[in-house]
Amino acid sequence: MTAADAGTPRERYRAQVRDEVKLHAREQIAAAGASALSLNAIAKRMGMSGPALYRYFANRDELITELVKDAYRSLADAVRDAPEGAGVAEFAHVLRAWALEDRQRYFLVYGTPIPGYEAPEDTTLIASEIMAVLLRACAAEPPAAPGTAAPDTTALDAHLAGHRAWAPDPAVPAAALSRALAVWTRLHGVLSLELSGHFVGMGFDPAELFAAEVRSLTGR
Amino acid sequence: MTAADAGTPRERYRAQVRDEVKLHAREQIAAAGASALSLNAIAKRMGMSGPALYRYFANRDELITELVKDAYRSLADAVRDAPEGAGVAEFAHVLRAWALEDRQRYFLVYGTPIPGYEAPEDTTLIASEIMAVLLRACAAEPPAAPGTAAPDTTALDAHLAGHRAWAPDPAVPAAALSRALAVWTRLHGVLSLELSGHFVGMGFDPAELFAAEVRSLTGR
DNA sequence: AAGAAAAGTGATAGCCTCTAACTGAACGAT
DNA sequence: ATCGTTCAGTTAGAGGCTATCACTTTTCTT
Repeated sequence: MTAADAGTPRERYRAQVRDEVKLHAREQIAAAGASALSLNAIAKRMGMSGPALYRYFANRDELITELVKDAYRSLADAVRDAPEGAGVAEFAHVLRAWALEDRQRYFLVYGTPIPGYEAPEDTTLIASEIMAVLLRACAAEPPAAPGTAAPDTTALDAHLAGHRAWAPDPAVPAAALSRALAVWTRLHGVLSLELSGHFVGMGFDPAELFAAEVRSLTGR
Repeated sequence: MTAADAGTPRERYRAQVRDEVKLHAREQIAAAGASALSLNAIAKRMGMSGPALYRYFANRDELITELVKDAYRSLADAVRDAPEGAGVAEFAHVLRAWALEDRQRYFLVYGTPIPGYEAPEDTTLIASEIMAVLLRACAAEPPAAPGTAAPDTTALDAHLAGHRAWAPDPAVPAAALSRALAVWTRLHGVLSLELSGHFVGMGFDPAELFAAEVRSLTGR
């Protein structure tokens, strides 16, 4: 489960320690945010001295990057493991469940970026994997419900038709692209504000708002 | 402009220094994010020793809180200064312009929160001021364009009708509430992902996506 | 001009990241 | 079985940070 079973005993031990470090890191991040993560504190909690951890992670940034990658991976797994042929509604449900399970993990992926920090290739690859799942869900579903009219995305569709570096597969129609972007941005909009606590004093149930947004995206 | 003109000379001097500190703080945040803000570095850049700044700000958190409050205030001013009777489209335009002007300022308001940090009363007051402007824009505008059908929000409206602690004015119809929430969350969804750089490798123009979202919100 | 209030200082405690030099244990090859 | 290498872990320490304290200097008030 924790990827600590491969090769020589030394490698296994190494992987085990790395996993334990990440475990404590996740706890620390959940408690006080990513900016409060301290290698020193983790080392002490593991019963070893600070510099020892530098055998396992080159620096603090590498540990955080690792956690970001894990978070991405975890989200990609979650949306990919949805039942075959699942649609936008299922995607939304899985996303929300994943986000609520650990809000700091969500922010690791979609939170405020640090200026100058460039996401490594790996994470952008996983990101496009997530996007691929969403695109598949959008393409497989009726582009709009019969009764209700879909929002007019023809102008956007035209633009996307010529700027689809992120979805080069010509089998995916342009309408699916704009739909995927709408799903992504709208769900993120509601989720992000909910997880940030911006709805706290307002009195309504964020789940209702999310559900309404999903309905509007799936054409009721 | 910088609120450094009131009362005794001492108070003026004090306000001036505080403003200068905040100026450097904003620069530092823009360069490396809020988590990299250092009172020490600011002091040195101002030609004084570290502890001197503690005469002006109780601690680092108070400085950041002040910057957050300023950011909120600035956004509230921006949306309030829109021409009288401005609608959702103007609101969206002002919001995007404000966000692009200084992305870190946007994240100060809508970015990843620090667990345990509670926004002071002031900021929530300003937040509701912003919301009031948005509500006014939503209420003043035709609830939906004639041709296109609006998304079905009746279920959400029913919920909001009973949970509108954030908009107790009965003159504002429930439909305006759900519309305001949609505007807020959807614009934030697009803007936040754009500012975070999540669209970077994708090849399309975020402005087009934003414009499409605004069209969909204003019923074309 | 004398006294009070406030601004600024250096010293210091206690965190942190990260490097460097060193010790000790496990491992592979002879 | 032993030797030499490799790797985990240690302490020491440089340099950064927040924040407090005691102290000096400046400035305002009376």
